[in-house]
Amino acid sequence: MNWSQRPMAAPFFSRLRRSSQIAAADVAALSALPAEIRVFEAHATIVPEGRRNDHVHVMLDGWASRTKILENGSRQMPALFVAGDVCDLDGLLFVRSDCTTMALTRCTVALLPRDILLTLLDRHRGLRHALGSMLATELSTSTQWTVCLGRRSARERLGHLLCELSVRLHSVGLGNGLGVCTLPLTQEEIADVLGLTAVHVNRTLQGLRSDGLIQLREQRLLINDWAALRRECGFDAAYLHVDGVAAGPPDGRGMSADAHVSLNS
Amino acid sequence: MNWSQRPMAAPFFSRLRRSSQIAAADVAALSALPAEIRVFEAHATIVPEGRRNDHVHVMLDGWASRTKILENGSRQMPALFVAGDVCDLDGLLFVRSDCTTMALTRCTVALLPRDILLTLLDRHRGLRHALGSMLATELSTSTQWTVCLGRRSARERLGHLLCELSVRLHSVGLGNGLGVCTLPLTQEEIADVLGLTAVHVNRTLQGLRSDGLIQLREQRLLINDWAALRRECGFDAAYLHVDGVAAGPPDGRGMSADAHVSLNS
DNA sequence: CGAAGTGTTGAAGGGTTTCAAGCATAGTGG
DNA sequence: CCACTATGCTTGAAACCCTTCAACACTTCG
Repeated sequence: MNWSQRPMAAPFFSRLRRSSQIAAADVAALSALPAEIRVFEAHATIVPEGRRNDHVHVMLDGWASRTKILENGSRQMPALFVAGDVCDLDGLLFVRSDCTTMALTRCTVALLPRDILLTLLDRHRGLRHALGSMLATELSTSTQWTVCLGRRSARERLGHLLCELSVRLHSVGLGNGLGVCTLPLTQEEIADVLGLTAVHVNRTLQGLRSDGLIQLREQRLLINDWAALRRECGFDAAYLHVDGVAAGPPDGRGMSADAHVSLNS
Repeated sequence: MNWSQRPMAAPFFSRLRRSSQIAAADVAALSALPAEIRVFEAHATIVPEGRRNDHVHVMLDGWASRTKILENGSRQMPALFVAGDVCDLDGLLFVRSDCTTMALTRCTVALLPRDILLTLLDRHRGLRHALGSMLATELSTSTQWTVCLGRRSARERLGHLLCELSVRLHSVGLGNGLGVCTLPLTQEEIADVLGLTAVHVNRTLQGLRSDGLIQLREQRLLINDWAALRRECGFDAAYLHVDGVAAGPPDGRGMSADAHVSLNS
Protein backbone atom coordinates (compact mmCIF):
# COMPACT_ATOMS: atom_id res chain seq x y z
CA MET A 1 0.00 0.00 0.00
CA ASN A 2 1.14 3.50 -0.79
CA TRP A 3 2.31 5.18 2.41
CA SER A 4 0.36 8.33 1.67
CA GLN A 5 -2.92 6.45 1.85
CA ARG A 6 -2.59 5.57 5.50
CA PRO A 7 -4.99 7.68 7.55
CA MET A 8 -2.00 8.69 9.67
CA ALA A 9 -0.44 10.49 6.72
CA ALA A 10 -3.31 12.97 6.54
CA PRO A 11 -1.72 15.62 8.83
CA PHE A 12 1.43 15.75 6.74
CA PHE A 13 -0.41 16.14 3.46
CA SER A 14 -2.66 18.67 5.08
CA ARG A 15 0.46 20.68 5.91
CA LEU A 16 1.79 20.32 2.37
CA ARG A 17 -1.42 21.74 0.97
CA ARG A 18 -0.97 24.77 3.15
CA SER A 19 1.48 25.96 0.50
CA SER A 20 -0.21 28.11 -2.09
CA GLN A 21 2.02 26.70 -4.79
CA ILE A 22 1.54 22.99 -4.34
CA ALA A 23 0.07 21.12 -7.31
CA ALA A 24 -1.60 17.74 -7.58
CA ALA A 25 1.41 16.40 -9.48
CA ASP A 26 3.69 17.47 -6.64
CA VAL A 27 1.63 15.59 -4.09
CA ALA A 28 1.42 12.57 -6.35
CA ALA A 29 5.19 12.46 -6.80
CA LEU A 30 5.76 12.62 -3.08
CA SER A 31 3.15 9.96 -2.47
CA ALA A 32 4.90 7.63 -4.89
CA LEU A 33 8.14 7.74 -2.91
CA PRO A 34 9.19 4.40 -1.46
CA ALA A 35 8.76 5.15 2.23
CA GLU A 36 9.64 2.90 5.10
CA ILE A 37 7.29 3.08 8.06
CA ARG A 38 8.90 2.67 11.45
CA VAL A 39 7.66 2.77 15.02
CA PHE A 40 9.84 4.25 17.77
CA GLU A 41 9.07 3.54 21.40
CA ALA A 42 8.95 6.41 23.89
CA HIS A 43 12.44 7.69 24.77
CA ALA A 44 13.94 6.09 21.67
CA THR A 45 16.26 8.17 19.52
CA ILE A 46 14.79 8.94 16.10
CA VAL A 47 17.71 10.93 14.70
CA PRO A 48 20.96 10.85 16.68
CA GLU A 49 23.20 13.91 16.63
CA GLY A 50 25.98 13.55 14.10
CA ARG A 51 24.39 10.80 12.07
CA ARG A 52 24.64 10.93 8.29
CA ASN A 53 21.28 12.01 6.95
CA ASP A 54 20.13 9.24 4.63
CA HIS A 55 16.43 9.65 5.27
CA VAL A 56 14.00 12.42 6.00
CA HIS A 57 11.67 11.64 8.89
CA VAL A 58 7.99 12.53 8.62
CA MET A 59 5.99 12.29 11.84
CA LEU A 60 2.80 10.32 11.30
CA ASP A 61 1.80 9.82 14.90
CA GLY A 62 3.09 10.59 18.38
CA TRP A 63 5.24 13.34 19.83
CA ALA A 64 8.97 13.95 19.48
CA SER A 65 11.43 16.68 20.35
CA ARG A 66 14.83 18.03 19.54
CA THR A 67 16.88 17.45 22.66
CA LYS A 68 20.15 18.89 23.90
CA ILE A 69 21.92 17.69 27.03
CA LEU A 70 24.39 20.21 28.43
CA GLU A 71 27.70 19.52 30.15
CA ASN A 72 26.13 19.95 33.58
CA GLY A 73 23.46 17.38 32.78
CA SER A 74 20.53 19.76 32.31
CA ARG A 75 18.29 19.17 29.33
CA GLN A 76 16.57 21.52 26.90
CA MET A 77 14.09 20.71 24.17
CA PRO A 78 14.23 23.53 21.62
CA ALA A 79 11.57 22.06 19.34
CA LEU A 80 8.52 19.82 19.54
CA PHE A 81 7.20 17.70 16.69
CA VAL A 82 3.73 16.28 16.25
CA ALA A 83 1.97 14.43 13.45
CA GLY A 84 2.48 16.21 10.14
CA ASP A 85 5.86 17.69 11.07
CA VAL A 86 9.14 16.77 9.44
CA CYS A 87 11.56 16.39 12.30
CA ASP A 88 14.80 16.74 10.32
CA LEU A 89 14.13 19.19 7.52
CA ASP A 90 17.63 20.58 7.93
CA GLY A 91 18.84 17.12 6.95
CA LEU A 92 17.87 17.91 3.37
CA LEU A 93 20.54 20.61 3.31
CA PHE A 94 23.19 19.38 5.71
CA VAL A 95 25.02 16.09 5.55
CA ARG A 96 24.85 15.54 9.29
CA SER A 97 22.37 16.57 11.90
CA ASP A 98 23.64 18.66 14.79
CA CYS A 99 20.86 17.87 17.24
CA THR A 100 19.31 14.70 18.59
CA THR A 101 15.63 14.07 17.93
CA MET A 102 13.96 11.70 20.37
CA ALA A 103 10.51 10.19 20.73
CA LEU A 104 8.54 11.48 23.71
CA THR A 105 5.72 9.00 23.17
CA ARG A 106 5.49 5.99 20.88
CA CYS A 107 5.91 7.45 17.39
CA THR A 108 5.07 6.28 13.92
CA VAL A 109 7.45 7.80 11.40
CA ALA A 110 7.73 7.63 7.61
CA LEU A 111 11.33 7.49 6.37
CA LEU A 112 11.76 9.03 2.93
CA PRO A 113 15.03 8.31 1.08
CA ARG A 114 16.95 11.57 1.08
CA ASP A 115 18.59 11.31 -2.35
CA ILE A 116 15.37 10.40 -4.11
CA LEU A 117 13.55 13.22 -2.38
CA LEU A 118 16.29 15.64 -3.42
CA THR A 119 15.94 14.73 -7.08
CA LEU A 120 12.18 15.10 -6.68
CA LEU A 121 12.68 18.59 -5.30
CA ASP A 122 14.74 19.55 -8.35
CA ARG A 123 11.80 18.74 -10.57
CA HIS A 124 8.93 20.00 -8.46
CA ARG A 125 8.78 23.68 -7.72
CA GLY A 126 5.67 23.22 -5.62
CA LEU A 127 7.37 20.73 -3.34
CA ARG A 128 10.30 23.07 -2.89
CA HIS A 129 7.97 25.82 -1.80
CA ALA A 130 5.99 23.57 0.51
CA LEU A 131 9.01 22.10 2.28
CA GLY A 132 10.76 25.46 2.28
CA SER A 133 7.75 26.99 3.98
CA MET A 134 7.82 24.26 6.58
CA LEU A 135 11.47 25.05 7.27
CA ALA A 136 10.75 28.76 7.47
CA THR A 137 7.85 28.09 9.83
CA GLU A 138 10.15 26.07 12.03
CA LEU A 139 12.48 29.07 12.13
CA SER A 140 9.72 31.50 13.02
CA THR A 141 8.54 29.13 15.73
CA SER A 142 12.04 28.82 17.12
CA THR A 143 12.31 32.61 17.03
CA GLN A 144 9.10 32.90 19.00
CA TRP A 145 10.33 30.42 21.58
CA THR A 146 13.50 32.44 21.99
CA VAL A 147 11.39 35.51 22.70
CA CYS A 148 9.32 33.60 25.23
CA LEU A 149 12.34 32.17 27.05
CA GLY A 150 14.03 35.55 27.04
CA ARG A 151 11.27 37.87 28.17
CA ARG A 152 8.23 36.03 29.44
CA SER A 153 7.39 34.78 32.92
CA ALA A 154 6.85 31.11 33.64
CA ARG A 155 3.09 31.58 33.52
CA GLU A 156 3.22 33.37 30.17
CA ARG A 157 5.58 30.80 28.68
CA LEU A 158 3.39 27.93 29.75
CA GLY A 159 0.20 29.54 28.50
CA HIS A 160 1.88 30.48 25.24
CA LEU A 161 3.04 26.92 24.70
CA LEU A 162 -0.42 25.52 25.37
CA CYS A 163 -1.93 27.98 22.88
CA GLU A 164 0.65 27.07 20.26
CA LEU A 165 0.21 23.33 20.63
CA SER A 166 -3.53 23.68 20.55
CA VAL A 167 -3.39 25.62 17.29
CA ARG A 168 -0.83 23.33 15.71
CA LEU A 169 -2.78 20.20 16.47
CA HIS A 170 -6.04 21.80 15.42
CA SER A 171 -4.52 22.95 12.15
CA VAL A 172 -3.71 19.42 11.03
CA GLY A 173 -7.04 18.01 12.04
CA LEU A 174 -6.12 16.65 15.46
CA GLY A 175 -8.06 17.60 18.55
CA ASN A 176 -11.73 18.42 18.89
CA GLY A 177 -12.03 22.06 18.04
CA LEU A 178 -9.65 24.78 19.08
CA GLY A 179 -8.42 24.40 22.63
CA VAL A 180 -9.19 20.74 23.03
CA CYS A 181 -6.39 18.29 22.33
CA THR A 182 -4.13 15.64 23.76
CA LEU A 183 -0.98 16.66 25.64
CA PRO A 184 0.98 13.51 26.45
CA LEU A 185 4.03 15.32 27.88
CA THR A 186 5.11 14.93 31.48
CA GLN A 187 5.60 18.07 33.54
CA GLU A 188 9.32 17.43 33.41
CA GLU A 189 9.25 17.41 29.62
CA ILE A 190 7.23 20.61 29.58
CA ALA A 191 9.83 22.09 31.92
CA ASP A 192 12.62 21.10 29.53
CA VAL A 193 10.78 22.87 26.72
CA LEU A 194 10.18 26.05 28.71
CA GLY A 195 13.54 26.27 30.44
CA LEU A 196 11.97 25.78 33.89
CA THR A 197 12.00 23.10 36.57
CA ALA A 198 9.31 20.46 36.81
CA VAL A 199 8.43 21.74 40.27
CA HIS A 200 7.76 25.22 38.98
CA VAL A 201 5.78 23.93 35.99
CA ASN A 202 3.62 22.08 38.46
CA ARG A 203 2.91 25.19 40.52
CA THR A 204 2.36 27.34 37.44
CA LEU A 205 -0.02 24.79 35.98
CA GLN A 206 -2.01 24.88 39.20
CA GLY A 207 -2.21 28.63 38.90
CA LEU A 208 -3.68 28.43 35.40
CA ARG A 209 -6.08 25.74 36.53
CA SER A 210 -7.30 27.52 39.62
CA ASP A 211 -7.85 30.69 37.60
CA GLY A 212 -10.18 28.67 35.40
CA LEU A 213 -8.13 29.21 32.25
CA ILE A 214 -7.36 25.59 31.45
CA GLN A 215 -7.99 22.02 32.42
CA LEU A 216 -5.31 19.38 32.06
CA ARG A 217 -5.49 15.85 33.34
CA GLU A 218 -4.87 12.41 31.97
CA GLN A 219 -3.07 13.88 29.01
CA ARG A 220 -6.09 15.86 27.85
CA LEU A 221 -5.83 19.62 27.53
CA LEU A 222 -8.85 21.87 27.52
CA ILE A 223 -8.48 25.61 27.22
CA ASN A 224 -11.54 27.00 28.97
CA ASP A 225 -11.11 30.65 28.16
CA TRP A 226 -9.19 31.01 24.92
CA ALA A 227 -9.47 34.78 24.69
CA ALA A 228 -8.31 35.35 28.25
CA LEU A 229 -5.38 32.95 28.01
CA ARG A 230 -4.35 34.36 24.66
CA ARG A 231 -4.44 37.88 26.01
CA GLU A 232 -2.55 37.09 29.16
CA CYS A 233 0.39 35.39 27.41
CA GLY A 234 0.47 37.60 24.34
CA PHE A 235 -0.15 34.72 21.96
CA ASP A 236 -0.54 35.62 18.29
CA ALA A 237 -0.81 32.63 15.96
CA ALA A 238 0.65 34.48 12.97
CA TYR A 239 4.09 32.93 13.39
CA LEU A 240 2.65 29.45 12.87
CA HIS A 241 1.48 30.36 9.34
CA VAL A 242 -1.67 28.31 9.51
CA ASP A 243 -3.97 30.88 7.89
CA GLY A 244 -6.13 29.55 5.17
CA VAL A 245 -5.26 26.03 6.13
CA ALA A 246 -7.71 23.22 5.53
CA ALA A 247 -8.20 22.56 9.18
CA GLY A 248 -11.89 23.03 9.50
CA PRO A 249 -14.59 20.39 9.27
CA PRO A 250 -13.71 17.55 6.89
CA ASP A 251 -15.91 18.82 4.08
CA GLY A 252 -12.95 20.07 2.10
CA ARG A 253 -13.41 23.75 2.75
CA GLY A 254 -10.47 25.58 4.19
CA MET A 255 -10.66 27.30 7.53
CA SER A 256 -12.96 30.23 7.05
CA ALA A 257 -11.90 33.81 7.56
CA ASP A 258 -14.02 33.87 10.67
CA ALA A 259 -12.31 30.79 12.02
CA HIS A 260 -9.00 32.47 11.47
CA VAL A 261 -10.05 35.59 13.25
CA SER A 262 -11.19 33.47 16.13
CA LEU A 263 -7.63 32.31 16.64
CA ASN A 264 -6.68 35.79 17.59
CA SER A 265 -9.65 37.14 19.41
CA MET B 1 28.93 49.12 -11.31
CA ASN B 2 27.81 45.61 -10.52
CA TRP B 3 26.81 45.41 -6.86
CA SER B 4 28.77 42.23 -6.32
CA GLN B 5 32.03 43.97 -7.11
CA ARG B 6 31.86 46.27 -4.11
CA PRO B 7 34.37 45.17 -1.51
CA MET B 8 31.50 45.18 0.97
CA ALA B 9 29.82 42.33 -0.89
CA ALA B 10 32.70 39.96 -0.16
CA PRO B 11 31.26 38.51 3.07
CA PHE B 12 28.01 37.56 1.37
CA PHE B 13 29.70 35.85 -1.54
CA SER B 14 32.05 34.17 0.87
CA ARG B 15 29.02 32.72 2.61
CA LEU B 16 27.51 31.61 -0.70
CA ARG B 17 30.66 29.70 -1.55
CA ARG B 18 30.36 27.83 1.71
CA SER B 19 27.80 25.69 -0.09
CA SER B 20 29.39 22.64 -1.66
CA GLN B 21 27.01 22.84 -4.59
CA ILE B 22 27.47 26.39 -5.72
CA ALA B 23 28.79 26.87 -9.26
CA ALA B 24 30.41 29.83 -10.96
CA ALA B 25 27.30 30.28 -13.11
CA ASP B 26 25.17 30.51 -9.97
CA VAL B 27 27.31 33.25 -8.51
CA ALA B 28 27.38 35.08 -11.83
CA ALA B 29 23.61 35.03 -12.11
CA LEU B 30 23.19 36.41 -8.64
CA SER B 31 25.80 39.07 -9.29
CA ALA B 32 23.94 40.21 -12.36
CA LEU B 33 20.79 40.95 -10.38
CA PRO B 34 19.74 44.60 -10.38
CA ALA B 35 20.38 45.42 -6.76
CA GLU B 36 19.60 48.65 -5.01
CA ILE B 37 22.10 49.69 -2.36
CA ARG B 38 20.64 51.47 0.64
CA VAL B 39 22.01 52.84 3.86
CA PHE B 40 19.99 52.64 7.08
CA GLU B 41 20.92 54.76 10.06
CA ALA B 42 21.19 53.20 13.49
CA HIS B 43 17.75 52.41 14.98
CA ALA B 44 16.10 52.60 11.58
CA THR B 45 13.71 49.84 10.58
CA ILE B 46 15.03 47.72 7.72
CA VAL B 47 12.06 45.35 7.40
CA PRO B 48 8.93 46.27 9.33
CA GLU B 49 6.71 43.52 10.66
CA GLY B 50 3.81 42.81 8.34
CA ARG B 51 5.26 44.48 5.29
CA ARG B 52 4.84 42.81 1.92
CA ASN B 53 8.15 41.23 0.96
CA ASP B 54 9.16 42.79 -2.35
CA HIS B 55 12.90 42.65 -1.77
CA VAL B 56 15.39 40.38 -0.06
CA HIS B 57 17.84 42.27 2.13
CA VAL B 58 21.51 41.31 2.08
CA MET B 59 23.67 42.84 4.81
CA LEU B 60 26.80 44.39 3.36
CA ASP B 61 27.95 46.34 6.39
CA GLY B 62 26.83 47.08 9.91
CA TRP B 63 24.80 45.17 12.49
CA ALA B 64 21.07 44.50 12.58
CA SER B 65 18.66 42.40 14.63
CA ARG B 66 15.24 40.86 14.62
CA THR B 67 13.33 42.71 17.30
CA LYS B 68 10.16 41.92 19.17
CA ILE B 69 8.52 44.32 21.60
CA LEU B 70 6.15 42.65 24.03
CA GLU B 71 2.91 44.02 25.45
CA ASN B 72 4.64 45.02 28.69
CA GLY B 73 7.25 47.00 26.77
CA SER B 74 10.16 44.62 27.17
CA ARG B 75 12.26 43.90 24.13
CA GLN B 76 13.88 40.75 22.81
CA MET B 77 16.24 40.34 19.88
CA PRO B 78 16.00 36.72 18.75
CA ALA B 79 18.55 37.08 15.93
CA LEU B 80 21.58 39.18 15.04
CA PHE B 81 22.73 39.92 11.52
CA VAL B 82 26.18 41.00 10.37
CA ALA B 83 27.79 41.52 6.97
CA GLY B 84 27.13 38.55 4.73
CA ASP B 85 23.82 37.61 6.34
CA VAL B 86 20.45 37.80 4.63
CA CYS B 87 18.16 39.35 7.19
CA ASP B 88 14.84 38.23 5.69
CA LEU B 89 15.41 34.85 4.12
CA ASP B 90 11.95 33.79 5.21
CA GLY B 91 10.65 36.56 2.96
CA LEU B 92 11.46 34.34 -0.02
CA LEU B 93 8.82 31.90 1.15
CA PHE B 94 6.28 34.04 2.96
CA VAL B 95 4.42 36.97 1.55
CA ARG B 96 4.75 39.02 4.71
CA SER B 97 7.36 39.11 7.40
CA ASP B 98 6.24 38.43 10.94
CA CYS B 99 9.11 40.11 12.72
CA THR B 100 10.70 43.54 12.57
CA THR B 101 14.33 43.81 11.52
CA MET B 102 16.08 46.96 12.70
CA ALA B 103 19.53 48.44 12.25
CA LEU B 104 21.65 48.50 15.40
CA THR B 105 24.40 50.50 13.75
CA ARG B 106 24.48 52.30 10.42
CA CYS B 107 23.92 49.54 7.88
CA THR B 108 24.59 49.17 4.19
CA VAL B 109 22.12 46.77 2.63
CA ALA B 110 21.66 45.36 -0.87
CA LEU B 111 18.01 45.03 -1.89
CA LEU B 112 17.44 42.21 -4.36
CA PRO B 113 14.08 42.14 -6.18
CA ARG B 114 12.20 39.17 -4.76
CA ASP B 115 10.42 38.02 -7.90
CA ILE B 116 13.54 38.10 -10.04
CA LEU B 117 15.46 36.23 -7.39
CA LEU B 118 12.70 33.62 -7.22
CA THR B 119 12.88 32.93 -10.95
CA LEU B 120 16.65 32.73 -10.60
CA LEU B 121 16.25 30.13 -7.88
CA ASP B 122 14.08 28.03 -10.16
CA ARG B 123 16.90 27.81 -12.67
CA HIS B 124 19.90 27.52 -10.35
CA ARG B 125 20.10 24.45 -8.17
CA GLY B 126 23.31 25.72 -6.58
CA LEU B 127 21.67 28.95 -5.45
CA ARG B 128 18.80 27.00 -3.94
CA HIS B 129 21.21 24.91 -1.94
CA ALA B 130 23.26 27.91 -0.85
CA LEU B 131 20.31 30.00 0.31
CA GLY B 132 18.60 26.95 1.76
CA SER B 133 21.70 26.24 3.81
CA MET B 134 21.71 29.80 5.06
CA LEU B 135 18.11 29.38 6.17
CA ALA B 136 18.88 26.06 7.85
CA THR B 137 21.88 27.62 9.58
CA GLU B 138 19.67 30.40 10.87
CA LEU B 139 17.38 27.73 12.30
CA SER B 140 20.20 25.85 13.99
CA THR B 141 21.48 29.13 15.42
CA SER B 142 18.04 30.02 16.72
CA THR B 143 17.81 26.53 18.21
CA GLN B 144 21.12 27.04 19.97
CA TRP B 145 19.96 30.40 21.36
CA THR B 146 16.85 28.73 22.72
CA VAL B 147 19.03 26.21 24.53
CA CYS B 148 21.20 28.99 25.94
CA LEU B 149 18.26 31.06 27.15
CA GLY B 150 16.60 28.00 28.62
CA ARG B 151 19.41 26.33 30.48
CA ARG B 152 22.51 28.51 30.74
CA SER B 153 23.50 31.09 33.34
CA ALA B 154 24.04 34.72 32.45
CA ARG B 155 27.79 34.21 32.36
CA GLU B 156 27.52 31.20 30.07
CA ARG B 157 25.07 32.94 27.77
CA LEU B 158 27.27 35.98 27.44
CA GLY B 159 30.42 33.96 26.82
CA HIS B 160 28.59 31.77 24.32
CA LEU B 161 27.36 34.81 22.41
CA LEU B 162 30.84 36.32 22.28
CA CYS B 163 32.25 33.05 20.96
CA GLU B 164 29.55 32.81 18.32
CA LEU B 165 29.96 36.36 17.09
CA SER B 166 33.70 35.99 16.98
CA VAL B 167 33.45 32.87 14.82
CA ARG B 168 30.77 34.33 12.56
CA LEU B 169 32.74 37.48 11.87
CA HIS B 170 35.97 35.57 11.43
CA SER B 171 34.31 33.17 9.00
CA VAL B 172 33.40 35.93 6.57
CA GLY B 173 36.77 37.61 6.74
CA LEU B 174 35.97 40.28 9.34
CA GLY B 175 38.09 40.68 12.45
CA ASN B 176 41.77 40.04 12.91
CA GLY B 177 42.08 36.36 13.63
CA LEU B 178 39.77 34.32 15.82
CA GLY B 179 38.71 36.16 18.95
CA VAL B 180 39.44 39.66 17.75
CA CYS B 181 36.57 41.60 16.25
CA THR B 182 34.34 44.63 16.56
CA LEU B 183 31.31 44.50 18.83
CA PRO B 184 29.35 47.72 18.38
CA LEU B 185 26.40 46.68 20.56
CA THR B 186 25.45 48.53 23.71
CA GLN B 187 25.11 46.55 26.91
CA GLU B 188 21.39 47.10 26.71
CA GLU B 189 21.27 45.54 23.25
CA ILE B 190 23.34 42.59 24.44
CA ALA B 191 20.87 42.24 27.30
CA ASP B 192 17.96 42.17 24.85
CA VAL B 193 19.69 39.38 22.94
CA LEU B 194 20.42 37.30 26.03
CA GLY B 195 17.15 37.86 27.85
CA LEU B 196 18.86 39.73 30.71
CA THR B 197 18.93 43.28 32.03
CA ALA B 198 21.60 45.76 31.04
CA VAL B 199 22.67 46.03 34.66
CA HIS B 200 23.32 42.33 34.90
CA VAL B 201 25.13 42.23 31.56
CA ASN B 202 27.38 44.93 32.92
CA ARG B 203 28.23 42.96 36.04
CA THR B 204 28.66 39.70 34.13
CA LEU B 205 30.94 41.40 31.64
CA GLN B 206 33.07 42.62 34.50
CA GLY B 207 33.31 39.08 35.79
CA LEU B 208 34.60 37.80 32.45
CA ARG B 209 37.02 40.70 32.24
CA SER B 210 38.43 40.35 35.75
CA ASP B 211 38.91 36.63 35.18
CA GLY B 212 41.09 37.50 32.23
CA LEU B 213 38.91 35.75 29.70
CA ILE B 214 38.06 38.72 27.51
CA GLN B 215 38.70 42.38 26.87
CA LEU B 216 35.95 44.66 25.59
CA ARG B 217 36.16 48.39 25.27
CA GLU B 218 35.41 50.98 22.67
CA GLN B 219 33.50 48.41 20.65
CA ARG B 220 36.48 46.11 20.25
CA LEU B 221 36.26 42.56 21.54
CA LEU B 222 39.32 40.47 22.32
CA ILE B 223 38.97 36.93 23.61
CA ASN B 224 42.13 36.37 25.62
CA ASP B 225 41.69 32.70 26.42
CA TRP B 226 39.63 31.06 23.72
CA ALA B 227 39.96 27.53 25.06
CA ALA B 228 38.96 28.49 28.59
CA LEU B 229 35.99 30.60 27.50
CA ARG B 230 34.81 27.95 25.09
CA ARG B 231 35.03 25.29 27.77
CA GLU B 232 33.27 27.34 30.39
CA CYS B 233 30.24 28.18 28.25
CA GLY B 234 30.03 24.89 26.37
CA PHE B 235 30.49 26.51 22.98
CA ASP B 236 30.74 24.19 19.99
CA ALA B 237 30.86 25.95 16.63
CA ALA B 238 29.29 23.03 14.74
CA TYR B 239 25.86 24.66 14.63
CA LEU B 240 27.24 27.61 12.66
CA HIS B 241 28.25 25.33 9.78
CA VAL B 242 31.39 27.24 8.93
CA ASP B 243 33.66 24.25 8.37
CA GLY B 244 35.75 24.41 5.27
CA VAL B 245 34.79 28.02 4.74
CA ALA B 246 37.15 30.35 2.92
CA ALA B 247 37.83 32.46 5.96
CA GLY B 248 41.55 32.26 6.27
CA PRO B 249 44.11 34.74 4.97
CA PRO B 250 43.08 36.48 1.74
CA ASP B 251 45.23 34.25 -0.44
CA GLY B 252 42.27 32.25 -1.61
CA ARG B 253 42.85 29.11 0.41
CA GLY B 254 40.01 27.86 2.53
CA MET B 255 40.33 27.55 6.28
CA SER B 256 42.65 24.62 6.85
CA ALA B 257 41.62 21.50 8.72
CA ASP B 258 43.86 22.63 11.56
CA ALA B 259 42.19 26.00 11.70
CA HIS B 260 38.86 24.27 12.01
CA VAL B 261 40.05 22.07 14.82
CA SER B 262 41.26 25.17 16.59
CA LEU B 263 37.69 26.44 16.76
CA ASN B 264 36.84 23.63 19.08
CA SER B 265 39.96 23.13 21.13
C1' DC C 1 25.78 74.51 28.93
C1' DG C 2 22.14 71.33 29.10
C1' DA C 3 20.37 67.06 27.27
C1' DA C 4 20.67 62.48 25.91
C1' DG C 5 22.90 58.11 25.73
C1' DT C 6 25.96 54.75 27.81
C1' DG C 7 28.43 52.58 31.48
C1' DT C 8 28.88 51.75 36.48
C1' DT C 9 27.72 50.80 41.35
C1' DG C 10 24.76 49.78 45.59
C1' DA C 11 20.84 47.91 48.06
C1' DA C 12 16.52 45.66 48.29
C1' DG C 13 13.11 42.58 46.40
C1' DG C 14 11.19 38.75 43.87
C1' DG C 15 10.68 34.91 40.66
C1' DT C 16 12.56 30.61 40.26
C1' DT C 17 15.50 26.87 41.84
C1' DT C 18 17.01 23.52 44.93
C1' DC C 19 16.37 20.10 48.23
C1' DA C 20 13.45 17.09 50.51
C1' DA C 21 9.59 14.54 51.45
C1' DG C 22 4.99 12.49 50.68
C1' DC C 23 1.27 10.71 47.73
C1' DA C 24 -0.96 8.29 43.89
C1' DT C 25 -0.95 5.15 40.19
C1' DA C 26 0.58 1.37 37.36
C1' DG C 27 3.31 -2.49 36.49
C1' DT C 28 5.93 -6.69 38.17
C1' DG C 29 7.10 -10.79 40.26
C1' DG C 30 6.72 -13.85 44.16
C1' DC D 1 -3.20 -11.03 46.13
C1' DC D 2 0.29 -8.36 47.86
C1' DA D 3 4.74 -6.37 48.60
C1' DC D 4 7.88 -3.95 45.79
C1' DT D 5 9.44 -0.75 42.46
C1' DA D 6 9.22 2.93 39.19
C1' DT D 7 7.25 6.97 37.47
C1' DG D 8 4.90 11.11 37.79
C1' DC D 9 2.48 14.65 40.54
C1' DT D 10 2.32 17.57 44.67
C1' DT D 11 3.81 20.40 48.58
C1' DG D 12 6.94 23.09 51.84
C1' DA D 13 11.00 25.79 53.15
C1' DA D 14 15.32 27.82 52.23
C1' DA D 15 18.61 29.68 49.02
C1' DC D 16 20.02 32.04 44.95
C1' DC D 17 20.35 34.33 40.59
C1' DC D 18 18.74 38.01 38.56
C1' DT D 19 15.76 42.13 38.55
C1' DT D 20 14.34 46.50 40.03
C1' DC D 21 15.10 51.01 41.55
C1' DA D 22 18.07 54.67 42.20
C1' DA D 23 21.98 57.38 41.77
C1' DC D 24 26.21 59.01 39.63
C1' DA D 25 30.12 59.44 36.17
C1' DC D 26 31.44 59.96 31.55
C1' DT D 27 31.05 61.18 26.76
C1' DT D 28 28.91 63.19 22.77
C1' DC D 29 26.42 66.62 20.60
C1' DG D 30 23.35 70.43 19.46
